[in-house]
Amino acid sequence: MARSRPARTEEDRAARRQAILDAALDEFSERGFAAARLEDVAARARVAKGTVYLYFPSKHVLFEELVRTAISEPVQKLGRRLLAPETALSIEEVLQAFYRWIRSEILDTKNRRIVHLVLAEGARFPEIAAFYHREVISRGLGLIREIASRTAATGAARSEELVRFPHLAAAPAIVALLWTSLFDRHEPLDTDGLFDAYLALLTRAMQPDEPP
Amino acid sequence: MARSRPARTEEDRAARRQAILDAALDEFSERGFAAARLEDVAARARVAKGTVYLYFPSKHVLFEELVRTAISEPVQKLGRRLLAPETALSIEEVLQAFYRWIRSEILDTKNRRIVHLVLAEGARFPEIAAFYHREVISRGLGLIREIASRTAATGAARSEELVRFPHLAAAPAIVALLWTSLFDRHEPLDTDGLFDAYLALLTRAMQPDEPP
Amino acid sequence: MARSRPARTEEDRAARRQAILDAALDEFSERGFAAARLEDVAARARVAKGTVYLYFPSKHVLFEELVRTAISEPVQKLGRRLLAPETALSIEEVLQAFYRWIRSEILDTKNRRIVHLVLAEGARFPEIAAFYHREVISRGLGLIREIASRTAATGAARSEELVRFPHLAAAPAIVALLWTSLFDRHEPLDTDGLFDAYLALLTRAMQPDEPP
Amino acid sequence: MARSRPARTEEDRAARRQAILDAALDEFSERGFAAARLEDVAARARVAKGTVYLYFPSKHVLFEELVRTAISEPVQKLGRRLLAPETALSIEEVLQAFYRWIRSEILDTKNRRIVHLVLAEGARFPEIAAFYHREVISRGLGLIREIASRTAATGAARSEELVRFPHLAAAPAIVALLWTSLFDRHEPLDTDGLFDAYLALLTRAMQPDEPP
DNA sequence: GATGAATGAGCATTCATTCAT
DNA sequence: CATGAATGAATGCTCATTCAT
Repeated sequence: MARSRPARTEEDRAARRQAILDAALDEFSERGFAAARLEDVAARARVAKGTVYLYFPSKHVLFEELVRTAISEPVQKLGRRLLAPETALSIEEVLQAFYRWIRSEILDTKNRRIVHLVLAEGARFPEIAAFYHREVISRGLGLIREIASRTAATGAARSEELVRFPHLAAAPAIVALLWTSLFDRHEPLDTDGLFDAYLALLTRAMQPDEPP
Repeated sequence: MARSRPARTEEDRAARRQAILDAALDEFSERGFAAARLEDVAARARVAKGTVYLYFPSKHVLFEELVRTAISEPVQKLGRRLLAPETALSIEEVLQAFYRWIRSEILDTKNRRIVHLVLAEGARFPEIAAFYHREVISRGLGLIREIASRTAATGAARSEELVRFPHLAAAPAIVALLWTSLFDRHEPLDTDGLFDAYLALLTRAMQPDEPP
Repeated sequence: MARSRPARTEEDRAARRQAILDAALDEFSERGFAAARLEDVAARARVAKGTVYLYFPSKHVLFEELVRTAISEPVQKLGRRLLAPETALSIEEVLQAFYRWIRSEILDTKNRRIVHLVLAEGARFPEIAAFYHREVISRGLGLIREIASRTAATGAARSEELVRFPHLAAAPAIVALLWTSLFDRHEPLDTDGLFDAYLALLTRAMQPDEPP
Repeated sequence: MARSRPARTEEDRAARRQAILDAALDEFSERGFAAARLEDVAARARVAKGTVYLYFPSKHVLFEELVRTAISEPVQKLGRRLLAPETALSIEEVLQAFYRWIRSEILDTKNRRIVHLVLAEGARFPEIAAFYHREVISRGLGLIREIASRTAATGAARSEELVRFPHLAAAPAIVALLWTSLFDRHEPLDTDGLFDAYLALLTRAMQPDEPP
């Protein structure tokens, strides 16, 4: 096989590193961590097996880096968008934006497979689970809780359950993600419909008590 | 090592088979399918490696039998309970019973790990996914939809979203299950509180429109 | 499975022993010694795996007994027939009888597979090879040599080569046997034609020099 | 263990491949296909177990390659020698050359063990048997038949039996080969004497009828 | 840096042999 | 005696990792 051009610049190295991460995502999500073969990762990234070890010290670390780096950026973007001080969105609007973001940044991208990997393998990768809890979950739930809290304070909506369990806002997203991976071939799921229906339920549920 | 007493009767065989399945559940859920070692399964079941093969022809089949048999029975029990004709439960009562069942039959038992295995490995075991969709998911969603449908018909509650997406009833259960496996050590989840909060939301959301 | 009737009489035991030997021949000649499974031998003999060990102490010994016992009897019969003092056969007649015997007692019976087993596995079973050399080969070659010798002495035929190399009389039989096992499906061999042709050659070759 | 120098060039690879084939021949002919251990092959070739799999995808294929490649070349050489148009050899001379070739290229080399492997295991390797029939046997018999045919046509010798059954020319070679493997330790065989005796017989048998 | 040949620990599976029933 | 469940050593094959080129 042709020998790849040595990656002399920082940019070259970053590009090659990314190629390996991309390939790794494909292989890990197709086969799972244990069954994925580093040789296949290398082949998919168009590098030699040994080259992978120039960028990642082990299969384990490669996996960790993969799930660690892929999600951080989208989550930060979301935070900036939803918490921007100038935006005075209602909680329904926030949730709608949240589901739209889930759809466009997670479900419809390779990030869906990253999240699925975390759900599937996280229990065996304590650092991954910790990282996800800290960087993604905590942060995401915090966002929801923050909005729900503000809303409840103004009396604009009965969002007290979401304050205590912001997880509930994420629940349909989890369902959509898992369904897509597991059952879509047997019974396709209308993800948007699901989100809309859930939003409709929440909206009615959060209706403030009518004034006398 | 001491030789196990030969399992001559049908009962003995069933017991040993079950011991192997139990051990397999432990190993598979601790390590995942690919990384689990049949030798460890055997050791945990207190039999020799070769004995496992007297009961299951391969690791693959052992895994499939494991997830296939463990869940069927509880699901059927649930169906009988919820659809018993004499019971005229409101949808809120049904959901409450459902969450209680989830709690006692899934979350608090080894079945939790079985379901997690399905979520984690199902994508690589098409037959498992198909089986689960057919025997567990379809059936479960059918139950919910049936109740929601009856309820909507009587006008007793606005359950039309649950008719279209009974998945939503299961969503918090999925969240609770995954959370338990992944993040409980970092931030314990009050599962009952979660279910209660969700029920409260649903109850308000399904409030029928007040008559004029 | 039904438990076989215990073999109480000597006859019973002999019959069961023979059933196992028959089954062993089938399995060993289909798969070779190493690849043959004792479990299959037992199944074919309609006994349990453990029963085989009541009759033969190991797979090795079973194989040795098999090839040891099967051939002895036919060879002794042949000897009695060919060397019967009253028969004053010419060497051509003896050879013809020999090939007929080869045909009917070896090539057309299960003995063919025994001999093939010896040819194939003998090198790894020194005792088998020794036994065969002593009981079958030596004896057979001795017979031929004896006849050839007598014949040469009378001047009835130029059989001196067969005296020194009685192996040559057996050569076409070996060829026929191997061909049947290996190449018959690709190009069937007319065994009788082969023997006849060889006999014709030998007959002409042994023609005594014409008297002046 | 010392790591073998990586075989980067085509030549290096061919050499290592050959080392493995040589080791495989040793192991297979000592133990038979089923009982030979790939680990021993590797050790004998001074490589690690895994290395064997870089050159041959399975034990089966290793065996097939072994018997496939070893014989072809000598057979082709023989064909070129015997059928060279300029050589106008008598059939006796051809047979003599043939036996000399058998001796120097088969019986006295590792090829003897290859042929014995084919005779022993061929029945379980249909492709091997087919290959041998096609490339070696058919071709060899064709050569003999061709010469015998030419000879018969000129009336120079009565070789009609060899035309119909060229197998007969090969018979003593088969006998010599098997004897060497099985019985030589008990009763050494004078292979050259055997061939000479056979040639003497054939020569007399093929004597053309004396003209009146 | 990049390569990919070499390594050998690791694991699923088989099967001769044992022995409790 | 007969059985066949149980055993565990043995072996083909894989693949993460190393390192000579």
